This record gives sequence, C-alpha cells and structure tokens, in this order.
Amino acid sequence: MNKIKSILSENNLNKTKFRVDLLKLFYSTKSLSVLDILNHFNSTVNKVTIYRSLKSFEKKCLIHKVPDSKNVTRYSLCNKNECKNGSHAHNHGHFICYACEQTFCLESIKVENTNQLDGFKVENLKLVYEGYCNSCLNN
Amino acid sequence: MNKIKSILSENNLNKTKFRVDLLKLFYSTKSLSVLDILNHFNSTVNKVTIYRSLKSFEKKCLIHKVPDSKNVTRYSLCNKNECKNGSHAHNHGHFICYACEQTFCLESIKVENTNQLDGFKVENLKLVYEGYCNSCLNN
DNA sequence: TTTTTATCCGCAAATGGGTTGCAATTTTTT
DNA sequence: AAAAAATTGCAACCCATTTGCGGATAAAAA
Repeated sequence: MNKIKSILSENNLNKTKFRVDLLKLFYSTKSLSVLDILNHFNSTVNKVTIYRSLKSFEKKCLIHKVPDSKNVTRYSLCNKNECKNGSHAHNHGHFICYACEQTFCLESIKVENTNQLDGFKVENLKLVYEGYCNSCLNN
Repeated sequence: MNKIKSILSENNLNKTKFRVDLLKLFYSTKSLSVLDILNHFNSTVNKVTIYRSLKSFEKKCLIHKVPDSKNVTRYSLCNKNECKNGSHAHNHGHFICYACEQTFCLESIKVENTNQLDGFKVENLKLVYEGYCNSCLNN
C-alpha cells in the first residue's frame, strides 16, 4: 500500500517499518489500545515506541482518542477533514461494548453543540452509548 | 450534623470520624477525586482508606462515579432514589470544566435511552459537556 | 554518495492511579 | 465487658503512561 506511506510523508512522519504497519492496522480496525497493538505485533516492538507513535499520529491528526470504559486509552482513525492542526473534533457518537471492550465510532450520529447551559461555556460535547455489540451478542 | 451519622447508620456503615467527615465533605462539594480528599485531609488519612471508603459508599448508593477528562475517578453524591441497591442510574448530563477539572452534575438535563442503534444493544447512555464553568471564567 | 540533521527506537527507571494481604485498631453487637 | 464485625495503616504490588538518554535509522543537504 503506497497510500499509507504517502500519508506518513505528507505529515512529515518517518516511514519506518513499524509506523507503516501501525497505520495500516488502524485502517483495518475499529479502535486500538496500546495492549491491542502490543499483542498484534507479538511484543516485538517496545511499548514506549507505541506510546510515542500514537502521540505523534495524534498530533498530526491521523488518529484521535475515543472514549473507553476502563482506564485505558484507545485510538481510532480520524475522519478526513474532521480534525485539523492537532485539534480533534470527534463530533459523532461512540459506542462501547461491555463484552469486547471495543469502541465504535457512530459516524451517523452527529453531535452538535446546541444547548446553552446556564453557568457554563460549552466547548465540546460527548455522547457515549454503552451496551453489547451484535458480534458479542451472537457468540 | 446528625443527618450524616444517621445516613451512615441506615446503610450499615460504621460512623468513624473519617467517614463522617468524608460524607459531610461530599455534601459541600460538586465532586471529589481521591487526590482532592487527600489534600482536604492534609494527608492525615491513608489513601487506601480513602479508596475503600469510596467503594463502600458507592456500594451503598451514597455516591457514584462521574465522568472525568483525565484518568482519575471522581465521585458525586447520588440523588435520592435515583440509585438503588448498588446499581447507579446517573440519568443526567455532566459538565467538566477544563480549568478547575471539576465535574458538575446537570440534574436538569435528563438523559433517556431512546435511540435504537443498528447492530448494538444499548444499555446506558452518557452525555458529557466540556468547557469552562462561570467561576473559572470570572477569575 | 557521503555527510549532516532530524527523527525514531529500545532500555531502564520513574510516576501516578488503584489494589491486595495482613496485622492492629476501632466500632458494633451481645 | 467480651466477642464479632468493620475499618484502618502499612508495605508491597499491578498496570498504564512518561521521561531521560544513548544508539540507530531515515530524510535532507552537500
């Protein structure tokens, strides 16, 4: 896939083997935690490297954090043009599965900041559904 | 305050000095993290004790976890009758202030589980506003 | 192509939130 | 007051995440 490499180039990120594979992985999955990535690469890559790669991908608006029920950070691909210049506008709902702990971006559910709240200046809004995804229900 | 002590009694919790003070503190604040509590008591109480007290308060439906932007757990008082038998239905929105990192329960904003999502069985819904609270804006 | 520069990597060690086991203390029950 | 039950503190641990630093790799410059 040349697409992956050109994305990295456009964002001034080095096209190291690991970063190419990692970005490719994001294109084939809903969301990823550091542990997911560690497992996928069979611990052949240092976890510090993973943290740092995720952070630079995030800074370049390739991926963004998604809500998670546990105290672990998960990332998903950014939508084209939704996030820019390091500021992330994940203006869609999310679904977290209690069973597989996967986070799904609900692109169809747009989240708009319409409410005026007395006593607050609202800058962002998060809508998070929790429950069970179909693939977990059918197993 | 006898009210505090009777609440503890009713819930079969021992009325130790610390637990009385802690519950009293919850009645005077929006939300509390373990660090908040540690600071309030000037580290005169062990953090393990705090964790355990919070956990038993939660089990008795005196307090419940509220969303937080960082990876820290925060608790707020439960509404009367909203939470029962250890199951917490915080069916209201929350506001998190970027500046003071405080979490506010928005009792006026009810969150109902109306949406039917294709491919998911929804059990819970969270609505979280983020921004700046008035008291931080005016400082 | 070689050199220089910037980025990336792995290791070790540290930080911070949260938990567990256990013995000692306090509260409640009788 | 004595026994039973709940609470506390300490030390030690687990897990996610971060930092410093020297060495390796990739990109840019010469």
